[in-house]
Amino acid sequence: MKYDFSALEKKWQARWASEQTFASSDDQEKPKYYVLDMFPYPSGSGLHVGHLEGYTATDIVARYKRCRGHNVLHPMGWDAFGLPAEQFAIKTGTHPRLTTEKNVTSFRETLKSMGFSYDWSREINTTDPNYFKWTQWIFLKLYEKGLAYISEVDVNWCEELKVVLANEEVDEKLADGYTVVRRPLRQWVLKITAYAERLLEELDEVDWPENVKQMQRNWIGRSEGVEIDFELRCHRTNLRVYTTRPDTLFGTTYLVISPEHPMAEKLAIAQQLVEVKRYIEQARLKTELERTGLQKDKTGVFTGSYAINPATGEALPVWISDFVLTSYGTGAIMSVPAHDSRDWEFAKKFGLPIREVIKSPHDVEEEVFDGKESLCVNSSNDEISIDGLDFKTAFERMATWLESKGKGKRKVNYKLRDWVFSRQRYWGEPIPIKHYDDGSMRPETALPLTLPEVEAYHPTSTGESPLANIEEWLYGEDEHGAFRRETNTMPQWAGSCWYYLRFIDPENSEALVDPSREKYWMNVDLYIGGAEHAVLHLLYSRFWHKVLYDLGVVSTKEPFQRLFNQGMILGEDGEKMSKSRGNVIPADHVLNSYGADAVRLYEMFLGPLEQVKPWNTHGIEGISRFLNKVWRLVWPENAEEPRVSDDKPSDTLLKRMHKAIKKVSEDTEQLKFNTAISEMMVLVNELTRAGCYSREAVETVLVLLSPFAPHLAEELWQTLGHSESISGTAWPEFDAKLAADDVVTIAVQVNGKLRGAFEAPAGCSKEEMIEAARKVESVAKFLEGQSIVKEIAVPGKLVNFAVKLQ
RNA sequence: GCCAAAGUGGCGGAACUGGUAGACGCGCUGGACUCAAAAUCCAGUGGGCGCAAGCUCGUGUGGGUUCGAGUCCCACCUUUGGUACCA
Repeated sequence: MKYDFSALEKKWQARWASEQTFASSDDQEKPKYYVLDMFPYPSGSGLHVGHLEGYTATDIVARYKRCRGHNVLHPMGWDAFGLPAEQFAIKTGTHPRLTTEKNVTSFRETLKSMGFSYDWSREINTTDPNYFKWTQWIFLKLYEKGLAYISEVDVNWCEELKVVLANEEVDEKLADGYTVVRRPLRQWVLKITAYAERLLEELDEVDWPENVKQMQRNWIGRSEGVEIDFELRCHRTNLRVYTTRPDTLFGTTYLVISPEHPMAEKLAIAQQLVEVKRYIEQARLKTELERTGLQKDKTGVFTGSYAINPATGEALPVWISDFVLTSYGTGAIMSVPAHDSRDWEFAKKFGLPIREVIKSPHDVEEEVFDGKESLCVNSSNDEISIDGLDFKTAFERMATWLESKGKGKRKVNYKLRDWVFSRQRYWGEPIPIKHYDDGSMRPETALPLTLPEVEAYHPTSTGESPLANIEEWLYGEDEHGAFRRETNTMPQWAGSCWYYLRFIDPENSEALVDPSREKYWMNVDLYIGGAEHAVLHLLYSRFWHKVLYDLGVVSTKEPFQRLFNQGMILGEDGEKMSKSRGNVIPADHVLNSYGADAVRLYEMFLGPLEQVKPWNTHGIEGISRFLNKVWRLVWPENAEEPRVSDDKPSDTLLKRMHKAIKKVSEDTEQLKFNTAISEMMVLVNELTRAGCYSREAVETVLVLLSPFAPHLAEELWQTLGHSESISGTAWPEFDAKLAADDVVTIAVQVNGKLRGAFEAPAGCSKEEMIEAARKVESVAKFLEGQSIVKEIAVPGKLVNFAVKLQ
């Protein structure tokens, strides 16, 4: 019998589907394991081999855990709202629902043909009203808690697309040739900043890659500083600045406020007013990119006003510059040019004084010194001196002094901003809010609030979504009076913020998730996906989860216990796969040529899961050969009947087998699939070479292999007479005694250079090793006539003689 | 600029807490089988010197610690990812 992968795959995929082999039970007696993929956006271009990497990894873990006796939850669904389907609708008039359905069908087929053991009965789709009913429900909870509010926000407005772009989308759109401008717009905003501290602190509780945690920490950007009030000359109000370096207050030589600062125009004295107005206007016209991007050259304008340095009593000029951000701190800063590179540049450009207050290794007129590991100088007045103090002490001393004088207050700031949550699009979850004629707002309680059918998908020219054109949908009346519906929809992130909860209880019409099921399944034990979601998706998701935790909907503080980022698979040219480069390896193509088992195995054999690595189509042939070898363990070349013997494997092979069980188990737990596969190859090579057809050995191979190459394993398992699926078989245990070597090779070095080796029993003592090592012929000649200074023996490893050269 | 990770044969990559560098696979070379090919099997495969035994060099570069360094420390170079005036 020949190994016919395509027939096998069809057969077993059909069997798994009809027998519901991988349906998770809600039997709460068994230990659970929840293993989740970042669910995909079903795009029109289909899946390529890169997409399958993470899915293969989770599937191996899911199958492995089932063999280990766990009740496994391994679901799949679709993050199906989103711009591409909407753009296609605008161009062609095709309803995004149809595009989405078509793409979902194609994605599902590809995933099924990979033999992934998803519980398809739990499939969800974020565009399904039964799903987004609960997305809307969560939004209303946020609204009730005051975590969703309306605000006029300066947004990135794309002229051509008539939509607001996220900051992270701007570059991409500009690269595509669109125009993006800043424009204030009425937006729904979620108060994620209220959770900044918890989002930061509770990172310590999860088992995530350190770099992802670090990225989130940077994104949240907590800083400790002081808000200091500077008295203004000729004005009754104070100017409040935020600084993390109160220790440099004595070195402050001027202040800068942002162009949008409420005091900006008021501070301009008559002679400066025209210039100030012009500067503010110019800043307004610049896009975010122009202001924060590569434009390093500092610009600014003097207001003509002065403020008093509370430490020195000096009058400091107040400037306006767009390098100061309105949305961070107080929108105003104290400039210490000697010890801040931006202030230094600005001071140099506009001829402002530079004063050293931190002992610097060089002249601060020539170069800025922004180190913290030096001591304060020139920093004293009648009341306080911080001269000679280090950063931490000086910080505390100044902060306390300022607070006691009522001139300042310690303050923690975050870079994290509130989350602009509305989009002017059709293809998203409608925001379930009604606006009444009297200006009040009320939630729509009849959920789901579904999308109406529309004729055209273009946004309105005013920037409202196409929903604003559908009068029947838009206007209504209830006991509170006539209302107009909110026309904004939610961003694509919304649906993916909580989908992992719905998999637990996808059909529930009474609740988002049943509490007892939630308690059993949460949290997600292993979450695998691309590193591109390290910040946004994972941060938004954690935010919603914490809100749900406060509401008592979920029982865990964090949603994802263990996170793992798979590395990208590059094209054969070593470049990122992309249509424009023409180096995309479509999944269906390799599936047809080599079969699901070979693709699965090869994806994992390529290298460590977390690493970026190029695809090489030739390499997969080695995997095909391996699978054929496994096949021939049961079906020798040209055999009509399978061959299997009930003899015990030889001692050598038995040892090999137990070593393999150990290595494959340990590597699988640690997601080191490449070395697990290599170990299986070693075992199969030895069995083949020895002509071993022992049932014990072959069945062990099949169970070890079953998470990786499930179709082949199932088929041969059946050939060997089993009627039950191999997926329910218990994972083999290794015998520690057999997995250990009883004869080891000891290397012998002289002065660290390898000179020979000998065989020794495993428990051999150091003295015996040294004795034996001396006698090794190739070693003896190097010891001849030399004086041995030191003898080192590492049990089971090596002996090293340190000799003095004569 | 800053933060993080990584540099090992022709290629993808192995190497436990410092202990025989190159497992496994691709590719390549030679051989067996065959009319021939495919498939399969066997042997070899880091560089240099040597008929050979063997010697010697070798894990980005330069130093260091150690009996012993791919692994630890210092400096540098390169690549990738993240971030970008956050005071």
